[in-house]
Amino acid sequence: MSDHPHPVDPAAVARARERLPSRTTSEKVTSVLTMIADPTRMRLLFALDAADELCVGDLAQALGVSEDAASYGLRMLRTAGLVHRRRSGRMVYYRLAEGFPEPLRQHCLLRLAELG
Amino acid sequence: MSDHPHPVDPAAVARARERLPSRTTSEKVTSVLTMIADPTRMRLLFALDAADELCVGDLAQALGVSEDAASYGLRMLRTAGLVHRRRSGRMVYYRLAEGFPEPLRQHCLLRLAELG
DNA sequence: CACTCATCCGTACGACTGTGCGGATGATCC
DNA sequence: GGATCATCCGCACAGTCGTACGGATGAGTG
Repeated sequence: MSDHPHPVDPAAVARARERLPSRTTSEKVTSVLTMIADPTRMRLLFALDAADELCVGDLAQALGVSEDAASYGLRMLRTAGLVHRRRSGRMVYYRLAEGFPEPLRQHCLLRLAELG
Repeated sequence: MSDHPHPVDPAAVARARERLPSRTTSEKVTSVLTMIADPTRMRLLFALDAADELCVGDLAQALGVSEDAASYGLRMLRTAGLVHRRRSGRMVYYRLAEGFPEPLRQHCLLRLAELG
């Protein structure tokens, strides 16, 4: 592959660089997006948004996946700080975290459902 | 792992099921989101949004990645129908596709940059 | 037509991801 | 305290993804 030593259109390159997020910034953003960009996790978030609070078994049943899959997805979302869990006896109830990024919920979850 | 034979909260499960996108629907949505949920591709889209049109070498230089990485990312985005390429002589210029989903651009690209 | 150059393709490889299985944990009930 | 139940964890496995490398393609130039 060529080395492309000199920019073909330096002005456009400069314009792109101005509004370009840094690599670390985009990594932070994409790490959050990656959490949503998975069918199981996305549907977990939809279910929690609709039902407020659900235990793992009910979530698995609502989604039609194994409890392992639901538990794994919830663990990811919890590690990412997107959902919050509450123990009550031997049950564990999940809900969207209070700090759940509003733009993420409104702009990604709700808007993108229209694309389907 | 337990079988969780009966729903603990049937009403909540029903509520979740109502607004729950199907597995195939969410797979369609997440396949688009996956395209954005990668640092290189996300920054490619930002650069194209800012500069309108750029060739591969200039894009690689603006992002500080190899031309292979840029070319690969652009191929993915092109396959997904998110960018469009135009040949002019031996150069290939890329730009956002005309059919680029507006909600995706406004709500994901622009809004999520605020999260960084 | 030979030459150059920007871009692309096929392959191979390492890294990561999601799932299922078996066993552990922690909490309730009697 | 022992039984039971919902949930979690460690492990191993297949599948996917992103990058680097070498070579191919196609368009301009003389």
